[in-house]
Amino acid sequence: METEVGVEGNDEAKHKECGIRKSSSSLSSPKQISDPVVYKLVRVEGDGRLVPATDDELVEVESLRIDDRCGMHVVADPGQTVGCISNEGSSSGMAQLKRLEGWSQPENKKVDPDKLNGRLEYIDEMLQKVKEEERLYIACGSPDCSSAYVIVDSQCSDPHDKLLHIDEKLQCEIPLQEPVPLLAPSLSESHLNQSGSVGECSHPPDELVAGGSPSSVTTKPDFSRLKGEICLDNLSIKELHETFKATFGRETTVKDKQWLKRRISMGLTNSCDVSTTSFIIKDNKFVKKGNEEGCNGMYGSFAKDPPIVNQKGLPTCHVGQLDYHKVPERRLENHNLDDNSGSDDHQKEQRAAKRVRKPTKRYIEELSEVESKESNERLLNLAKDSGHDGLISPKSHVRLVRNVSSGGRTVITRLDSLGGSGIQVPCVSRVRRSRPRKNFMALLKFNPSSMGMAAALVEKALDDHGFPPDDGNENRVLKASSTPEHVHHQFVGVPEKDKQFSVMSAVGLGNNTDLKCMNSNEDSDDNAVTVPTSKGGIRRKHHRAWTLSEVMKLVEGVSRYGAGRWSEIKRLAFASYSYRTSVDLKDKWRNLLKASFAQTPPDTGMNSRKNTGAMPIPTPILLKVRELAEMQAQVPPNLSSTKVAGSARKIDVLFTKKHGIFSSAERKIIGNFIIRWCRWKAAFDALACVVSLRLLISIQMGKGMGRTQQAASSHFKMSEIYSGSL
DNA sequence: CTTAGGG
DNA sequence: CCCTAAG
Repeated sequence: METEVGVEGNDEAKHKECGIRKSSSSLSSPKQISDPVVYKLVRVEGDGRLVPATDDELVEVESLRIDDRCGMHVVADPGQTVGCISNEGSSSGMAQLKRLEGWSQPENKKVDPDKLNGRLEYIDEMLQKVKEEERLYIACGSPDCSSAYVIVDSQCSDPHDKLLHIDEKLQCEIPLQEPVPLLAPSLSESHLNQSGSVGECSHPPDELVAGGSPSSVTTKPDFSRLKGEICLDNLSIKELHETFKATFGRETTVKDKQWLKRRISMGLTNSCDVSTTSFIIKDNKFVKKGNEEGCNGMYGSFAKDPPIVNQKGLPTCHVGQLDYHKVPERRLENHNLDDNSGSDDHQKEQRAAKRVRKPTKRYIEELSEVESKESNERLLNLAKDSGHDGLISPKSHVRLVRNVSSGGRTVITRLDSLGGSGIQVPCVSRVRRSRPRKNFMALLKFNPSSMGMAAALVEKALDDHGFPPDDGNENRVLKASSTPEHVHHQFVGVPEKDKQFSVMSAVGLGNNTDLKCMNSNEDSDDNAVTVPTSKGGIRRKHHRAWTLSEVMKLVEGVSRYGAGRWSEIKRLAFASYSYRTSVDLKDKWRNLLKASFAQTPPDTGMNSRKNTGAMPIPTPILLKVRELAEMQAQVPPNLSSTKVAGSARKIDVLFTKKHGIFSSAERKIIGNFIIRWCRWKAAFDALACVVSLRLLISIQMGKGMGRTQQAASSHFKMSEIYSGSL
């Protein structure tokens, strides 16, 4: 039989419609080969007309059937793998065409090399165009056009215009003309059929043959063997695997024949639910096997499956036009249930096939981050309108499904149409990430506009009367407020941005280090600056600059109660600073220690640098800190060591040849001295030890003391020596 | 809970 | 400032 790919076709009328000049097949080589594929080379005239590209209009190719065994797969899933088609098709297509050159030359001896080269160039160009077209199709999201039209387009001067033109044609053509070889799935089916070597299937409609896709060009579509039926039933597991791969572009390990058939069917019908394990393509329509009703038959068969509902609205025969996104979630869910009998692998495959994946934690968080504001507002609305059936703005595309409080976190799951799957995407509402806000009223102080009038008044009264601003402050305010809920709502309603803003201004104001001012600002723990943590998370930093008076209080507290008694100092000296925890005091003291010991050279480096940011700590205070620290023997170990090391280094420098202050002769003397001194010191230490031990022994033995012993006893309390406390 | 210490 | 181990 003869299969022509390209513009040659049996259905002349159709090709005329497509604006393709029909060329006579009589120009085929007289030498009829068993299975020739005839290429007709055309070029595009300025007016878009197609004319023979070369004098020798066609090239015959024999036995391109190799490709059957080469495993050229045509991928059916239009949205996903058209690019794949073009790649495979084109590259190996070129290979084919080049082989074709070598092959055809002996056949067409008259062809001169130049012409042949030119032709090949043209083919190359054509293939490029095909690629381009396919990209276009992908971009346009119109996978419902057949490759046949693609290749036709590729021969047009302006691909895009032509594309549209043909698309239009296609649309009006479909209802008029039953045999439309335009369904991408059908084409791929053909390939599937051939690669699956299902020769048993019935005869292909001629119209199908007319279609030439880039892949057809290269894979030698053996349409003759396509009988117009897709008989997945007849395929072996291996073949089904092949088919699966061709359909979805990936491998599968599933051994379940039923499942494979179902998956393939679904893939070929654009992920529609196909419960049939066998269907046929009859007159280029999907028809359930044994059903001659055409499209209706197919849809009818689908309709037998309870979950399927929306097929009837689709343009008949336009299987490829099924819109993923319009597919009701219900159906997909149901499908899931249907196939639950399968293995884990099945589920995996299913999920992948639907291209739906459970969102990652990070995705959820980021999504929530973006929508948190929105969600909070919506939540508020929900709460407010809870009596009115929770009216949600119709604009809202997210449907809150439930709202669970788990571990202090508000977890909202929303129904998101993620790939139309109806998967519930948890939406973490980040109400508060760090420790619970101790006093949200403080916030209101910085945001008078959002503070209830009553609260404001109470606040002012409290301030004016000099109430000690202690921990109970906010409670009083709340109690005094006649409408606490109202206040609360207003607080929650403050958008995060505003909060931040007010906080910022508050920080600016609070920089004035007056203690009274601090007191009035106290309890605002919302000097919140988010800082990235090493783990990539974000935490809120409750930073509050230490004021001088606080530092002084701390120093005083340490001197009075001792370092380490932080809770005591907190309780007694910082009773009015609710925002300073004992840990804060401890941390601050640690910093003070560091500063005090680091400040050996005053007025340099450290100090000036400190001026830029926080308030510089006056030297007297630092001296006091140092004094206290030395008194309490708390020299920061790391600091002391580094300090000693630094000093040693400085001293070393004095002895160096280059920067030192000694001549080489002096250095020699010094060196000798140091060596001797060290020896001497060691000797002295040993002697002292001996003397001490001697003394101890004589005392212990109650013997009379010599002169050394007497001298020693005048310096030491014998009881102490004896008791070992020295 | 408090303290100490690392980060 | 945050976190956590240890008492």
